[in-house]
Amino acid sequence: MWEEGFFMSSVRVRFAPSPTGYLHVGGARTALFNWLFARHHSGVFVLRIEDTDAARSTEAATQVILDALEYLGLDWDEGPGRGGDYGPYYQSQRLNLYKEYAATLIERGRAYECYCTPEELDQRRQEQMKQGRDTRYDGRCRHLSEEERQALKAQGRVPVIRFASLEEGETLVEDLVRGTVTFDNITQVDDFVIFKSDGMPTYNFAVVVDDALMKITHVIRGEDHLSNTPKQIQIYEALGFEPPKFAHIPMILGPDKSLLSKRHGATSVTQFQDEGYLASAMVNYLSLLGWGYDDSQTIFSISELIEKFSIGRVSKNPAVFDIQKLEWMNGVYIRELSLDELYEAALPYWQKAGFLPEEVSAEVKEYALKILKELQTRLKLVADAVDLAQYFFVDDYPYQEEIVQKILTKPQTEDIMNYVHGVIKDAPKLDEEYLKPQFQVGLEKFGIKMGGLIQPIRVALTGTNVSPGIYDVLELLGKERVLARIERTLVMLREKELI
RNA sequence: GCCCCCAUCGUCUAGUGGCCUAGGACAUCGCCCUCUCACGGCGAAGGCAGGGGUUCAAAUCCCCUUGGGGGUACCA
Repeated sequence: MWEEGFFMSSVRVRFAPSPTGYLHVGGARTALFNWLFARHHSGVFVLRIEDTDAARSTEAATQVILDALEYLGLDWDEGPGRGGDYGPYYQSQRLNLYKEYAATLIERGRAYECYCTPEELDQRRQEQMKQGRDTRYDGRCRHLSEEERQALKAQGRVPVIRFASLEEGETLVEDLVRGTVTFDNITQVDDFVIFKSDGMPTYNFAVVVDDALMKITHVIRGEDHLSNTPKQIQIYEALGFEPPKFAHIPMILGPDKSLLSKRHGATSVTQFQDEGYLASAMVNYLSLLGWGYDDSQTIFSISELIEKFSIGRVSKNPAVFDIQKLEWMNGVYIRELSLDELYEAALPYWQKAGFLPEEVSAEVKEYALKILKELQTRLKLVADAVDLAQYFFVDDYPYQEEIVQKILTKPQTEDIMNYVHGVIKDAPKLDEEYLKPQFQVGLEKFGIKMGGLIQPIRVALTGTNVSPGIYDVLELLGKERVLARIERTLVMLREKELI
């Protein structure tokens, strides 16, 4: 019915965030869908900043959003820092345009000044609600005479400008994901405000002027905008613009099915970035929120996403944000990284933790790479590399109390430690090939299984009972540190009178 | 209050009238691998919200109910 192929190469979409200081994952998902749609159709992806709320909008707040988009790899073709033929791309710099089109509307009798105060409006609204009617502006300022206007103005009232909406019929929204949605003009589209008394345009008006002037062909946005769409369509028509195609994508919910918000935990892209989520995983996960390809694939590369994405496959129902699945997916992408890539990702975390210096020598990097090789299958977040690798970098690693109690308090502990200490001391090299047979000799001597020997050693060397394979740990640590750690552990155990 | 949207395993989804005794993924549970934890492999449990129609045949189409979400601003 709606063949996307028809719009090949002429597609223009946009993402229009307001600079709130952070990019919500819902916004990121909207940006992603727009971006994928543009790239799929070899179209143009426009970034427009909706900063009409001067109080909230700062340059820094805008930069955070640009940074988040760059982290995700969602590059824009027109917009801040990139220019384009349809600028400016900041709404705050387009005020004259909005005024111009509002004036046009007034000339055509499709907009008028309204002197009702917010208090009066609110009171009437309450009354309507009480009576079980639709809440809408009653149109009382629509046909004011010049004298009446002057009289109202004389009272000190500052007018807003309202749109003179259609007073009959229906407005149809042809939505690419929902089909035709019908709104009754009389009850659903009232004479809404297009210019506030502070001289700024409202969202519903500015968005139409901008999208029309920027030649946007497809408006892909959250479902929360569906109800406002008939208002916007009426403005398009009153201004003589052809409305774009609309696609309202489902909302993103928290585990309790309410709109995903800060109280559900991390919702800002920057936060996920800081916690060590890979952009590839974020993008892949976000792509699956409200979109699916077939009955089996969940892992998609960026190029596959671009190739396979289509609005027709966007689902209609809201999606719950599942952090566990995101974590799993991040692990998948971490495992796909080359060791060098993983190193680049982990380096800042290790530097911040004080494990590595600003300048890393080739030798130390070699060591770090070996550690990463062992850690790779164990990481969910890159940030996990700090906790999981601590004992590889510091010698005064902490001992986990309960683990020590559980594993190092057996009667043979001291003998086992001494035995291993001896083996290590005499070992020509610390690899499995040499050590395993030596350990096996000990097993017979103590009448235990391999785990009975390895676990105490693991706790002694790492302070925990979780680590990569023991021979890898031994080899990485090297003879000197291994011996010192066994001695250190023995001292600790004696001090605490555990042996 | 009024209007709009939505409804398949706990979660994301495949399914567009017969291919469905409903498929996959995450999570959960069990087994295998094994020196711990991961990774990996195998397997299990788990769903068409309810009720009416239409049809030879419905998860798929229609209606109602229920549930969830959104909108209803001089926010965006």
